[in-house]
Amino acid sequence: MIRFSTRGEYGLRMMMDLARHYGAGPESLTEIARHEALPPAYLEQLVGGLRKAGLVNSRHGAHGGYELARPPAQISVGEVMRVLEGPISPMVCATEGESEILCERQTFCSANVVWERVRDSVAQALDSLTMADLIPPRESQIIRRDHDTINVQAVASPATEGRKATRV
Amino acid sequence: MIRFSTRGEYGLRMMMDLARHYGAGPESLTEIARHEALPPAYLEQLVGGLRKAGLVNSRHGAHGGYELARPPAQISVGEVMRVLEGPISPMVCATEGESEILCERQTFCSANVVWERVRDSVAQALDSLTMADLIPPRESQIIRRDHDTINVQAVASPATEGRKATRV
DNA sequence: CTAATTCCGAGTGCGTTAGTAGGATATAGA
DNA sequence: TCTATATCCTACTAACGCACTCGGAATTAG
Repeated sequence: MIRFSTRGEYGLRMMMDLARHYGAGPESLTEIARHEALPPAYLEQLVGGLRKAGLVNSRHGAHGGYELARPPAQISVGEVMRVLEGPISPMVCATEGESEILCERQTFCSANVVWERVRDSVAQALDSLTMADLIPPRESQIIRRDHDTINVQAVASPATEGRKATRV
Repeated sequence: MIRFSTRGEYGLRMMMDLARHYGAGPESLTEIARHEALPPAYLEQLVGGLRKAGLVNSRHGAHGGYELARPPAQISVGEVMRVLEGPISPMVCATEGESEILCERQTFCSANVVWERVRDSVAQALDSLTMADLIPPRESQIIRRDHDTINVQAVASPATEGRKATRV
């Protein structure tokens, strides 16, 4: 129940790839698609929306490609997901940003509080993460411990907990 | 994005109707459907699952119908929604109760923490509400204020906030 | 006996999802 | 200038899931 579509998944993974590549010039769709093993033509569709939303910049022609418009720490996951999947809306009558009454029962329908709660907690979950939280910090890729090389994901997870407030 | 289907909506509204009727004997599907303005034949499908899950009891034949198997305060919204819509799973690779690896990227895919966060916060939102929180308390229906009769929904909303801890 | 019910499985139309296909435009490097 | 590599844009489509409906069997109160 209550599942994201592949738009959100693929799109977020694409953004993560761009975040890892941030600062190193534009990255082409072909590269991204190969890194993430995703259909390039489909990603093209998704990246169009991200560009229009001002989350990525593009460069035409040979050696062109895409790059994040802002540093990873200044792009929240919520922002990305809203562009890819639209407003958070566990039920039509509880859509983010919509004030219109769509159902004549809405005013007295107590089920509404359920959808609103879910909506707000999903929003909270997504808005409290930035792209930077999702990618392994640069340093960690060369850090070693006494017994073994640290694997990237082991470092990344705690980082998502101990993050500071976003100031976008 | 991330929307519940009508199964969840209709099913929950049906349960709410049963909760309001709790203690007054079985209620037939025809009645429920009329109260909530929902297609009876579709509700039939949904109530089947709720019965198998032990959330409602049924009585065959004339003057038969359905009733909650437990008092409203002892049925959480999460329990109801999981029966109607399946396990909470914003993404296949982050399904409640599933430990199986479905994607070879799962172990190192940092997008996973996003889906898990969303999953857990949805679960929290649903599990912290009981059916009793969704229906206006009995007393309120006869309470009057100095200027006017209190309407039921006005009483119901604050009640959902000031609830005590569930002990299921 | 009859009317009102639950119970069960199969079937169906429609909208959304997850893509593909094709072509126009822009740019770096030879 | 030419070519290869890109973005950009719109249209198309196959498959799937959702939201139901339908028909009929079994059960029970009056």
